[in-house]
Amino acid sequence: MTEAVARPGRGRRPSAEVRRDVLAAATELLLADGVAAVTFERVAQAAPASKVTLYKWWPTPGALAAEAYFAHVESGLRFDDSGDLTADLRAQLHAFVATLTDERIGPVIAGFIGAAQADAALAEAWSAGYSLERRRLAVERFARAEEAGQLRTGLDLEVLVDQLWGACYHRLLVRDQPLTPAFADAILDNLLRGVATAP
Amino acid sequence: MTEAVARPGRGRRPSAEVRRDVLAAATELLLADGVAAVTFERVAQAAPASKVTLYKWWPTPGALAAEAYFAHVESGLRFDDSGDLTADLRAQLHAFVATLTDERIGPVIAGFIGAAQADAALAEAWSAGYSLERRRLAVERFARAEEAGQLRTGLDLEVLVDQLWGACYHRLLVRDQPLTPAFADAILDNLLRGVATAP
DNA sequence: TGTTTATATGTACTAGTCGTACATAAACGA
DNA sequence: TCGTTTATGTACGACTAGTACATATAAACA
Repeated sequence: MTEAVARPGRGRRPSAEVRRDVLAAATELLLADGVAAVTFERVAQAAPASKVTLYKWWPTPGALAAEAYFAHVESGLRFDDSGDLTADLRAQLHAFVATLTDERIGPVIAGFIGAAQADAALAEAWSAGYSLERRRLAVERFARAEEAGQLRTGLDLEVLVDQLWGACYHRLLVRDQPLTPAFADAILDNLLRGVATAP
Repeated sequence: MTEAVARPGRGRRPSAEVRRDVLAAATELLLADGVAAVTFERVAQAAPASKVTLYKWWPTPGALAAEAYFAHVESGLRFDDSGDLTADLRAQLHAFVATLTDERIGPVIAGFIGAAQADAALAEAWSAGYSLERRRLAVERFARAEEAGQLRTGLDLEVLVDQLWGACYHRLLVRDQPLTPAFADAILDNLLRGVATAP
């Protein structure tokens, strides 16, 4: 795609048009070759756009890649509440594992979190555009479960997110053990019921 | 440090000497400026050693950085068994949180896991030289607890590692929530006792 | 409608890095 | 002692992050 319509060349192009072309080119590079492939050089060449323009709009290639990704996946974010906490969490975690193990999307997400360790602008973009919102939805669901008496009171609900979704991220990022639906079931069962024998 | 003793120049140096100098230079760069600072160019200049030599011994700068790090920290790996599972885990997790939040070491570990997402040789080195061994020690401690009747039977003990240490890594890598000793206590209590109300 | 301003553009740099090729010289092993 | 191994210096080419400068045009304003 990215048909580079022959243009006169020099001078100003409509901002919206440039933005659209740049994000499209970045998305293509991202999905084809991963986060590392999204460089200002390559995006500028593919868009086509001037490298100087990219530097003005995005602080780092990582931040551009993140915005392109968010615009591409376009949310569809849902956390259903059927009243059955276990079933709802199970559905969410299975969908999450399916996403992380998708051979197209999994490496992209791992790449983002990885690159964010050396790119503060990307880390900020990832939190603002991805992780914080997902965390919020989960915590809200936990809060309703707490009100319904399905969770112990006095828990820090944020912590539960790290023990479920965080555990999945761990298997994604450090690949010592497989990330499977069975793993999702196990972490859920462990956390809800506890693993210690009654004292 | 890294006194570059004036040498005749060209020709072969003793392998052990070169290795030592290279690892020392890599360690210095690593601790001073992070994983990203460990490039073959800079290490070769600081060691001093030839870039070609580095390429022969290490597949990527990340793999060199990992070996330098392992040689530097030199283990001291312990997982005490006092018979009290909760106390032992609490001690381990508090020490782990202290390590991850250490302003010198935390960024290094995050940098390694981050860089490993784009460097298969580093990922392999990290598993072989760091994460697998720690995982094994934890699982062994869990197995003894299971034998002692402190854990439910039939658990996948590997999963527990992800719900405890993995949860900490999650807070290290995606900094949406603080990583504190209180967090360590919370994940431990949640997992051992369970968070659901009795059915 | 005409003018100004904001901004995208092409070109051309500097500096750093990866990865490799080639010939040479010193350490190592037999 | 002598041949082999291996580290060395030098020099490439390709890619990337950033930046400087002059120029042309879209967008906004009079």
